[in-house]
Amino acid sequence: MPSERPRRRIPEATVARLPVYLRILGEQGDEGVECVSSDRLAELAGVNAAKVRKDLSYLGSYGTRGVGYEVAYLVYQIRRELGLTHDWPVVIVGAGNLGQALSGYGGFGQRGFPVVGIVDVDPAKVGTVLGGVRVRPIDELTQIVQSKRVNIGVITTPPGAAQDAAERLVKAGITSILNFAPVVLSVPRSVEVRKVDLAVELQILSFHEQRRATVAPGALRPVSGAAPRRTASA
Amino acid sequence: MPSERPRRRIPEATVARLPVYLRILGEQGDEGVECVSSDRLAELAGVNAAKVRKDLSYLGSYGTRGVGYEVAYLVYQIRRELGLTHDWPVVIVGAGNLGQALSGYGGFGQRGFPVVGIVDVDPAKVGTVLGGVRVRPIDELTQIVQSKRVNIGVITTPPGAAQDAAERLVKAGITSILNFAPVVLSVPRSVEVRKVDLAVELQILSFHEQRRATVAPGALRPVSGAAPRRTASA
DNA sequence: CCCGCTTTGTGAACGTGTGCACGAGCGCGT
DNA sequence: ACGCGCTCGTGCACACGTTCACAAAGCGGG
Repeated sequence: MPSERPRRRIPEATVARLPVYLRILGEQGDEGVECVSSDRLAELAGVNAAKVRKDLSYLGSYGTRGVGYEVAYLVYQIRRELGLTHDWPVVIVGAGNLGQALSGYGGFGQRGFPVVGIVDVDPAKVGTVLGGVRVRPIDELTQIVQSKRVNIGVITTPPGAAQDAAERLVKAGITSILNFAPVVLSVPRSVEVRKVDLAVELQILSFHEQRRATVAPGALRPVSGAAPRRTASA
Repeated sequence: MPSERPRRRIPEATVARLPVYLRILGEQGDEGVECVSSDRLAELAGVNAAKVRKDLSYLGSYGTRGVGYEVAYLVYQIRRELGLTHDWPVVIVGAGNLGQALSGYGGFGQRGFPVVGIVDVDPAKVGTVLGGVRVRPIDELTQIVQSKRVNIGVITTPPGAAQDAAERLVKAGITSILNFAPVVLSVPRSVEVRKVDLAVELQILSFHEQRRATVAPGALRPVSGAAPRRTASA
């Protein structure tokens, strides 16, 4: 029995890829595949095979040389490493467009992150039901967080309200925040913040589009027929 | 007149931060601030001051020693570098929860990315109006892309439909894709893809939560009072 | 006009991440 | 039982990104 503990610190870059491997392995498992090689997994994940092996080696030596990785076992190990052996309930602050969409999107709960509460400052929004959860006033945030043992908060407020939302979440006892507002949050060092900024993503795409235009001055898109060769990509 | 051209290749990490600087500079400008130092900008952006200076130095020498950076001029330079001197119209494929939220979210158009079209395969969704744009059948995608000169497509379909959506976008002439579906897209090398995967973000937070729990076995959260000291963070 | 204060711009050191290439180990067929 | 082919695990070199530390350069005051 390999009760080997992952001594090594896992690099952030690897942590960010493990969820991708996990999803793919889950799909393979559903299709009845019992074993995958690093080459196959790399192809499906759109990355280098050596990277896959190195990433997985941080979890321990769970592959079999000459054969590959047993899907079910690997899924179990990755889930354990990511802390997905139990659900992580989340609260959403901000019942605007995005907050509504996220709570309505069932994929959240399916992947182990059930939305157990949505709060908003706007009394007009309180009481409406989104994806099976009733919107509640923001004063009840602390009560929700503590009664449901919530560690993760999601901010989907307008920019101006985001810092206040973060402070309320922290005060309520939250230790991780996923921030959709285009604002740099100021929180205690002990709280982990990740941000998702759609405008930033689009501006990065814009940069590459613009560069393409200036480097190759073939101004007008060729609007050529179908896609030529294709490659796996992020 | 410093008609200096940015000879140097700009690192990806820098490109990803420029939009943040740009937003902050815009806010400062609105508040009447005319000049900022790298220290101040770093504080507002939650990064290291040296990083700010190095990032900005890739654009050219646009600061004044002993003084700082002129806000308006720097805004102009960053916008130019990011290709934001004109609007980039976008099309959205998938009028589900998220697609609706994105088109309803006005901040898109405000930041130079007007949504000029939404398409869906579901006839039931076609015809409804979201954020001022009518949902149209997916067959009209190519026509929209070409008549409106669209370069950027956004995929907000369910996972199973994402690859098809990508292929249709590519065929229509799109060269950049922002993908919200939890799927690795296969596209020609010439097409730039960025992905935003909410489940991945949550799983990364989960990893750190779990690690926290195993390293410091103080199991129960102290639920201490207010936030102690705070630091700028991402 | 010169001096000292401030802040930029950047070389150099360090740390993190990537990819190659190859040894080590496993299974299978004979 | 043995060798052969396959795939994992990893040392190493390289590229990328971050941070430090300091010289160069502008501004203001006397």
